[in-house]
Amino acid sequence: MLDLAILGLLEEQELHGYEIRRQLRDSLGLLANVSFGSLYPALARLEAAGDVEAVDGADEVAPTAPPTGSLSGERAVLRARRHSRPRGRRSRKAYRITGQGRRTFARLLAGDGADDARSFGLRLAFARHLPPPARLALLERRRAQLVERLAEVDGARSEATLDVYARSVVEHTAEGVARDIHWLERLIEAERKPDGQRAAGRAASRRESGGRVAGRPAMAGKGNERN
Amino acid sequence: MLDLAILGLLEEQELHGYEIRRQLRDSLGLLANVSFGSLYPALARLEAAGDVEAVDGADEVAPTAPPTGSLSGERAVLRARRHSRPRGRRSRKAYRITGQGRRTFARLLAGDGADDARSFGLRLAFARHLPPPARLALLERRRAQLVERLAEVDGARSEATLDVYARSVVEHTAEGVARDIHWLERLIEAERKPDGQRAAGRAASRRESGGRVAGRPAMAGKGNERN
DNA sequence: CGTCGCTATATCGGCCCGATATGATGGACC
DNA sequence: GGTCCATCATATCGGGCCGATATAGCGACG
Repeated sequence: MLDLAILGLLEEQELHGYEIRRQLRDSLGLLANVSFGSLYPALARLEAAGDVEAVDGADEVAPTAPPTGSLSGERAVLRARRHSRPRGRRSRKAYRITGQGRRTFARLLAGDGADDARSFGLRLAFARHLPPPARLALLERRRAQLVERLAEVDGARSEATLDVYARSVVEHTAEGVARDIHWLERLIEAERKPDGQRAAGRAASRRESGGRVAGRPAMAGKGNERN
Repeated sequence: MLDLAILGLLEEQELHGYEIRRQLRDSLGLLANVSFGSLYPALARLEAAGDVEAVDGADEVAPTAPPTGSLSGERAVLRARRHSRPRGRRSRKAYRITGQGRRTFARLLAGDGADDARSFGLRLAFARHLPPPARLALLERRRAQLVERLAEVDGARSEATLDVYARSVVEHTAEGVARDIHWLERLIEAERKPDGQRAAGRAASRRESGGRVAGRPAMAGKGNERN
């Protein structure tokens, strides 16, 4: 699971461990808050397997530092002259993905394996690396799994005798799954109609203020699935 | 995390491992789908710690494992038990919670520790074993955690450049957290108004008659171990 | 008569996490 | 100017959970 995230980030640039964690936390947010206790072993694992290789580049550009060109820049230059290591706190180990690593990434991304919420979220977050049919398959596979699990629970839910608290937890969880299914179905529908912007589209998706999520008026509360 | 679930179920009746898993899956549903690979080690752990004890027999007061000292003797006992229970199955090992186990359960339930979604759901599902102030504290603690995490993410979300898929995942996850917060606030409100007030402190659990677990029915006074 | 399916317990390897240690650097405080 | 703290950065360790697998008893199906 971590392997997928790491390789996905390294697909675009070489990074060191600390920065991988930062990007995962900042951009993927709540989905992937990875701990160092799993990150560094995962990197060592991937390196041993030949999916990534360490590059001793202390000179790669810091990805989140926009060139403001002001005092900090000059100070950085001075520090570089003195210590011959720009922005380097401690010795960093940057990693680069290998050819084999790219194949591993593709395999993990399309993997048929069981996906929990985390794994699926990660796969979908990297879905731009998938060919469109595989994207659709990923979405529909996940939807089928959720539908099945929800059906199982709905069967048992009617006969169980639970107190207020347990019932609230169960209901809330089930509603969450139903909401996930709804979300997946919207994604599937959007995926089926070719919209013009896709493939490389990082420039196309920038200005998308028409917002599907932020200010949605009312969510068609048709299904009152409380039994 | 599993310890809480196991002790919570054993608070009401003695059960064997397979049945614990069944009840967890059927009643708690999507929240707690526990695997055997963690359940049986957890039971062994709890037994070694003295929080539960094994009762052999599962429906009668069969003397617990007479230490004859010879393996053949114990095998004979097993064979005899098999003959007395001709209905299918394999030899089962039922567990009963101990007094120390009840204290452990109370400690885990009110535990200040960090709670992820699973742990919190489990705690809330057993919230009837908590005194009302602790219930409220549990809800508000969780709510505060979610609010904080959502705020962190909302800050980083505005500046990140993500493609359509990653953005959709992040938005959906954030909405899920917002929905959880909403749910918690409804629960907090419901908890604050005393309304019917059917269960101030003691009569919260109604169990059907015939429970042999109630060996000592005279639970006079407040059995609430304060944390 | 084999084998499938269900109940039931148990172990193993692997992954992930939280806690902790270590080390280097720079800014804040006084 | 020295001390303390925060941040960046890598790494290890113990422990918990999971999926896969092994074992075992028994009823039912064909």
